[in-house]
Amino acid sequence: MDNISSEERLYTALASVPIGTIIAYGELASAAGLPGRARWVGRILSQLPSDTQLPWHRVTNAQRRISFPLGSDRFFEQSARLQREGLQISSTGKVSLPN
DNA sequence: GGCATGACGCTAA
DNA sequence: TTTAGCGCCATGC
Repeated sequence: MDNISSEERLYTALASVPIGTIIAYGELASAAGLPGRARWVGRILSQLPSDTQLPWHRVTNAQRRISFPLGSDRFFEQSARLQREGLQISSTGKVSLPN
């Protein structure tokens, strides 16, 4: 399965995302060499172990919104991490730069 | 093989 | 800004 090499590219691209920056699923997919496979990226991230070192919290959808239901544990965790990196989260879950 | 589901994306209204 | 519809692909039943 050549998907494995693509996964490695995905992990590399994700690890290369600077602090205080967010990237969309589609962008990550393109960076991994699989343009248009945003759902594939989401599926991979959903299977990441809890002890991962990857900045999965810097990944949002194309609308710069956290792709978790408001009020869910995952939503709070991601928003907390992003805020810790200097980003601002609106009440609707949209991520914006403080700049 | 068919159908439903999901950490998605885009366009239209 | 939100909702709805359609397209897309991987998985599981």
